Amino acid sequence: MLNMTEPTDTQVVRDLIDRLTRLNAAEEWNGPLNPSQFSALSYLFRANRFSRAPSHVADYLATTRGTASQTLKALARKELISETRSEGDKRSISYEITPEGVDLLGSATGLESVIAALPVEIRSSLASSLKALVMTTLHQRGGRSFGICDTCVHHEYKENGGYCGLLDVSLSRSDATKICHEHTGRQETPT
Amino acid sequence: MLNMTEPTDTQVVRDLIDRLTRLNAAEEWNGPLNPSQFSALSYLFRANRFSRAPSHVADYLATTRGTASQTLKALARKELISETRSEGDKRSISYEITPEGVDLLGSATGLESVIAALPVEIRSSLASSLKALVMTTLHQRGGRSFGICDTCVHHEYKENGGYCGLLDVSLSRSDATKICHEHTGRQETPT
DNA sequence: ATTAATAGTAGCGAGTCGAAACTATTGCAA
DNA sequence: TTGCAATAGTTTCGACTCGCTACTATTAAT
Repeated sequence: MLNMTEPTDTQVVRDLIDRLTRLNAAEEWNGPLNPSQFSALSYLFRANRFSRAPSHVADYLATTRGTASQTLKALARKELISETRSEGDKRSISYEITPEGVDLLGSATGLESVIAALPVEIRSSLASSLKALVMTTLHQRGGRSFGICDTCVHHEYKENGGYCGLLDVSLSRSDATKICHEHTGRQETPT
Repeated sequence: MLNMTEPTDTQVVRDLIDRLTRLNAAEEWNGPLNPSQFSALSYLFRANRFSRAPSHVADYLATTRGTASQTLKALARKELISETRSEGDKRSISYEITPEGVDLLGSATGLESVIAALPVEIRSSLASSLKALVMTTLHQRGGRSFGICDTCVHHEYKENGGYCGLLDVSLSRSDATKICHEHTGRQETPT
């Protein structure tokens, strides 16, 4: 039911998120990458070596494998990522971000500088509210959380790094501090 | 400067906004309208009669007149909005949302229900934080705020509605409670 | 009466979007 | 072991967005 005269806080928040996104997207469009390419590149930078396949990117970006494939090919054409065929399963592919790709991510976006200008406590409360929003949405559509590897139920700290009990492999510090598509949160039902 | 091991709150907030948007967009894509069309339709519903031209939509959505024109034509083809040539300035056009368009907006989106599920105080703090983010971004790129008509410096309350000192016209209650492209906030420099 | 500004549109090329059809592998079971 | 199903990734399609440039019509300014 739409209220004509007094928009609810819910609608206001919805509209603000929408508008903020459009403003940010408009800024990204007059950079070297479009918003999708930028998101994919950023994900690849933050994902560990088990999580850089087209299907993982598709899952994270909430799109299809077909679309993700296109976006990744475009990034590869621009030499920002490179394709590596897996030696185990010959069907799968892993993308690696190139130094050029890392450089491109280095410069802070406009949105980042605006967020950085917020007071610390506002920023951290914003982070937790948005996290709740993302988690609930994810739960509704049955998507994976894609959390940081070493906060996962399957992760164990070892002498020289970590170990993943699910994939049964040792983890470098670099992989353990990055996003993993298999991530499962620790306290699942805190309530 | 990118920190490899510990992402800052700023980056976290940036990524969460990005992800939330992608999740929401993915949901909108398997509805009858794509995200841009949905945003344009929603704007048209909330804008007063002085603010429904293609150029206003373009400005609000942070895109170009060309793109906005295309989006509006697509909505008109679907009979969700109707085009009215102005009798004054023969160059300008005003779009009006049809009953079918209003119906379509009536059903709450997934994002809206997730926001609605948040505790009240979180929701209102989220509204004010996001508002600050939007306002700062808008200020940086020199865009208009597009606020509600009767909160504008040019608005005066009258017996049977309102009056706009800038355009020198009487305002119905309906127009005065909607978004205006000429909106100028009251306390401009509160600091 | 020119000239300049403004409102809106058309067309271009790159790219996204979902969907469906299509390889090439890999896994499983009879 | 043969046969089939599941999986990983790609390609193509049509509709659309995006910035951009070029264009028409109208209105304003000199």
